Amino acid sequence: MLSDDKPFSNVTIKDVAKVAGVSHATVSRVINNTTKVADDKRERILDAMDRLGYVPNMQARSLAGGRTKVIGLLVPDIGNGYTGTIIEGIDAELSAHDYDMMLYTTHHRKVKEPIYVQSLTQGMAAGLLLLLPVDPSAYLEGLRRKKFPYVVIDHQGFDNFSSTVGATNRQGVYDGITYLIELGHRRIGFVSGPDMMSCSMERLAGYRAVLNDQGISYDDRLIVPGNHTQLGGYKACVQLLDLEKPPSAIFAANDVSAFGVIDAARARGMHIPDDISIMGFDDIPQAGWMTPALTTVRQPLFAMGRQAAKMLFEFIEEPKGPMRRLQLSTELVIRETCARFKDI
Amino acid sequence: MLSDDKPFSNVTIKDVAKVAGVSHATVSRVINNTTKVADDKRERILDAMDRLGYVPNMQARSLAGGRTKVIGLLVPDIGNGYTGTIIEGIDAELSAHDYDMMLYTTHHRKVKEPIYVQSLTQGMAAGLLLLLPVDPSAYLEGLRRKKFPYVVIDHQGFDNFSSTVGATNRQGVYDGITYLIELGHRRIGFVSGPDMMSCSMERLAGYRAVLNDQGISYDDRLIVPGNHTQLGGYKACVQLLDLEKPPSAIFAANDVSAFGVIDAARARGMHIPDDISIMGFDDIPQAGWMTPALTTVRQPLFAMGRQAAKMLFEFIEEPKGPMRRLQLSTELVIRETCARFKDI
DNA sequence: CTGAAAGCGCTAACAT
DNA sequence: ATGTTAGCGCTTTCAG
Repeated sequence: MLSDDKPFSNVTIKDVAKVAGVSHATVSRVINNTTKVADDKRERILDAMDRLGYVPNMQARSLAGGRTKVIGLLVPDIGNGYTGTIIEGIDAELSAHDYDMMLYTTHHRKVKEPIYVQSLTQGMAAGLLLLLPVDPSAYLEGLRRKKFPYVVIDHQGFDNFSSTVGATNRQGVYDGITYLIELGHRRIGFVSGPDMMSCSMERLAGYRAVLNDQGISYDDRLIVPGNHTQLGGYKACVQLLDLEKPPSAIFAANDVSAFGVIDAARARGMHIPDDISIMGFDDIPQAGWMTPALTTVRQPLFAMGRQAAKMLFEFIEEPKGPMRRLQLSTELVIRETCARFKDI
Repeated sequence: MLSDDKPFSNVTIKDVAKVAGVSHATVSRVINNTTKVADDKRERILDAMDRLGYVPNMQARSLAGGRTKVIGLLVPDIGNGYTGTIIEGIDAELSAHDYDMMLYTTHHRKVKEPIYVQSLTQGMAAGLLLLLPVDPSAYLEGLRRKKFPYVVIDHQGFDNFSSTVGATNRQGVYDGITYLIELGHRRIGFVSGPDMMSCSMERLAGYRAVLNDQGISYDDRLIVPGNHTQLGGYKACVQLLDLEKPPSAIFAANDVSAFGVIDAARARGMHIPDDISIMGFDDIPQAGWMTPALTTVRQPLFAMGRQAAKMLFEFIEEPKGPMRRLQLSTELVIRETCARFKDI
């Protein structure tokens, strides 16, 4: 079963010790800088490490209870601009601290989450970054008891004890819909995100709030689920367009589903934005490059990743630090997919 | 799973052994399925693992010489669509095999490469995927001696002993330039990539070959370095446009630098593609979304990632398997940035 | 088949 | 200040 080719003569702390003529514990001391070591010995050790090309064994170190300089990152998927941009932000901060990243993709399978978290917290990682966790309540409790540093990104709803980084979802939608109303739209469709995601709820709340504040009658047939996917957006749009009184504008809870909405509208032969206005949420890179460019509510993805990592480092330094919740501001990015309402 | 067990009390193999009334070695046996174990014991062990919520400790396992189900991935950076798309492909294959990914970003610092590789090969990873390594010759030799499974992505030039996955760089450029020539262009600028990257060399070779084959005179002032960056592309374009006889079309060695070329041309008040034709290479997601959409040579990024992972798994299964070099076909994607040459 | 015992490379007491 | 000694959790002989 086990590879017969396994035995590689990796340089260990003991090899270094032998060459430097000291005990391996002393080598460990200079590596970790834990105790004073005589200058000449330190010198010899450093030299030996260099000559031998010593690279510490992460697993052994972590097993023995040392620091790892690795943070675990749990994401639902990758490749869509959303996750990618956040990872970029995280990576920027991590490399500034000389940390590395262990990436786990759950592919939205919720059963994987607790297992990965458990695995990561067994020593591999010094801290955890959870992006859009599906059902974190189960293991978060355990993390807190362990005082294991973690920060949740873009998911705020499940408890009041976790440090989180997110965006002003409610206000973002509020601003976006306000703009649509200013353009003269009154029947505005809303393609919602997954129910169990707190950001979905917040965005929907923003939609309701602004209609209410503006005294526009609320019609729940105008709210259809889109599940944050392109296909979901497509189907949602079809459903909306099939209404006896279809909306003149559609707000999609994220950019990806907005793309689906656009596809569906076009499939009906509609022209955007002349026949229908469409707005997204996120401002993933694609949003700006497509034609017509997507008007959307910008979520500062890179900054969110970076801030989350920054916050995590604070916890790693000071595990008993106070819980923090950071809400970064969204911003309406007006591009080309929304136009003034014109009655036909 | 019962909730009366305290979560996160780091259940070990010994705890399981105790509960099941066997030795921890036997537990290890059923975990790894390495020897026959009496059915009743196996039953009790499985049950205990489940009840206690046992999750194997990766570090310990790897230290002790076991399999890890992790592959290491070394990338120069992330966030640009190029790396992201390849990672996506890798991830797709990995999760099909139930493997996880340890991601290292070198941020183009070449000194990091050998250290990361060394670290990963010390047991953490079962195999290595190297994306665009800068200077792999040093450590590749060691990997091969250890028979450590690895696959290099998009870098073929450094030796003849490594398994690689790449694209038909030379042919891709050949096709692209041929198209430009068909459009009537005769003076075609070439914004090259980093000298030390083999794909740069291949792409440049394609450029030279087609000019030669078509009997078009070769002018080396038309070749300027762009370094695969947007800024590099910008500067290169400025340089090209400042020529006494500037080109009527510019081929950029990758899409990102093509973006810079476009920026620079526009800064000169030029209109694309009316005043100048521009072509890129890669077809990263942005290329299709921008306006005008970029005509480019498509490199099957997702497939490259996926195939590389697939190939890596073959090596993990069969470490002495033959070296393989896979060249995936590029494809000219005609969009909107190239037009027929018109003399003014 | 299965238990006992020996490490993997490292950190952290515990003695000096 | 530094060597000695225990493990961390696991895999893998080696005896039964």
